[in-house]
Amino acid sequence: MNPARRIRDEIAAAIRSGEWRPGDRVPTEQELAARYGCARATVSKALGELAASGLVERRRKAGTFVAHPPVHSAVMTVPDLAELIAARGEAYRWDLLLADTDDVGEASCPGPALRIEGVHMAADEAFALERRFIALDEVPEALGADFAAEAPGTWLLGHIPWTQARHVIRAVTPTRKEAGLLGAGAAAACLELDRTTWRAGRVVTHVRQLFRGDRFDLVAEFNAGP
Amino acid sequence: MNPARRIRDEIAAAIRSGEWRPGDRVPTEQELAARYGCARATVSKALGELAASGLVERRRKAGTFVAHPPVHSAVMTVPDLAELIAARGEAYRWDLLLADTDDVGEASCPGPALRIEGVHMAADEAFALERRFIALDEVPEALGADFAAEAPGTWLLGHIPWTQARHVIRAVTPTRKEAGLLGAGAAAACLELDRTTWRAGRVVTHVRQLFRGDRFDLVAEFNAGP
DNA sequence: CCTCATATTATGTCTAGACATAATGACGCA
DNA sequence: TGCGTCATTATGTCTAGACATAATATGAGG
Repeated sequence: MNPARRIRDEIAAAIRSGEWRPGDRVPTEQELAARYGCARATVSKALGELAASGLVERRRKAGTFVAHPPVHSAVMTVPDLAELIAARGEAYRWDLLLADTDDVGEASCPGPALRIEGVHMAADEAFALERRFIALDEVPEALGADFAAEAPGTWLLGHIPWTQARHVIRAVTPTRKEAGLLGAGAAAACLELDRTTWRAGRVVTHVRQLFRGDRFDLVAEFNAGP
Repeated sequence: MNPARRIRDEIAAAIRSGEWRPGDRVPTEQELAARYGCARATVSKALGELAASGLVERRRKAGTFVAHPPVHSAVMTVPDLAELIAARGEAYRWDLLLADTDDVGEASCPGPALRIEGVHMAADEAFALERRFIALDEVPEALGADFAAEAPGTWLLGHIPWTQARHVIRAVTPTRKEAGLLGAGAAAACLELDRTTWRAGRVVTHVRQLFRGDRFDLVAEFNAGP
């Protein structure tokens, strides 16, 4: 086993097991180098990785300490709906309801935009409603895309490189129209997912998705360390 | 500026701006070392950090490539309710409804457990319902804690070191009893947050929190890179 | 044309040493 | 006692070189 990996994993295990508690002092690089019989740079790399993953905190002169866990954070994965539905073994379909560039005055997506509305279908039943704005200044190719054939999210995935995003999740009661589109049992509670996507500080797209509460839930996980 | 940091930041900027697209080849360590006038180890460290943050992908012999963005992932922060309510400028209070160790047969939290139910209050109105199980094998000190004075989540934060967690978020319609506890406007839609927490592979606690949909939403952000 | 062995190559890891930097604690002075 | 200064110390960063490793590309043989 690599010395660096071994040091990293042994310290991570000691922290995760609770043996070393938040605030505890980690031995100095010199001590660890002597203990493991390797160069200080190797220890430094191992501790650097632990620090990058948030498990320890390093302060010059003071030393290295077991970090205090983040209050509560977790990595949420928002799956591509086509994949999610396919993974359930149901047939996926995207039904376009509306696509225009007129009258699109959306605060969350300034400038000329394309508005698209449609329904994600699973096994011929509505799974989610979607209303999306695409900034035409950022993605002019969107005008040439066929959003009747392909859901705009799927299309964008292949056309937009690295972006930043902000998701807001809330529970809402659907309007009568929304309830009608989502199907009979939808009157109850729906999960609303609002996602705004930026590239280089400018909004690329904004999407609001509405899910039937009884058919969809989001999962987020937190696993500390490397 | 540090050479390593500079290389890292310049490459990250090129990727985030879209100049270098997913799949593009990044120059070899040797080329970058020559270009920046530094040792290969320095370039290697910079690229290693970019790889750790997911922005590039490295393959032996093949080289380094701009990574394909994750389908959709984001870091969700679940704030401590006491802090969240205080940040809104409202008075926070925890009302304990029930705490017992009998009849606690919860699949998500096997073994002897402590069951706690209560309400998080903001400005004398119900903000969230909470039902929690604490595994007594893992946290025996919980028996000695005063959960009338302090919310169990807050107490646990100070007593449990590093853990893993899994959150499930869904929209639900509250039962009549729940709607009554949450207040008048609650009949509509509620956000349910189910969190299971492990340490060293064993469940430490399981909590279900129910929020009024019109009063609470979750935020998750994704920012690629270092 | 296909398959398998081999050479090449880019990353992965490590060393020993050097100098930089920042924070701490001790010391001396008022 | 209080305060400023300075030496100490642990981390931060870098270098030049070495060897390991794995995956690709190449070429030989079938």
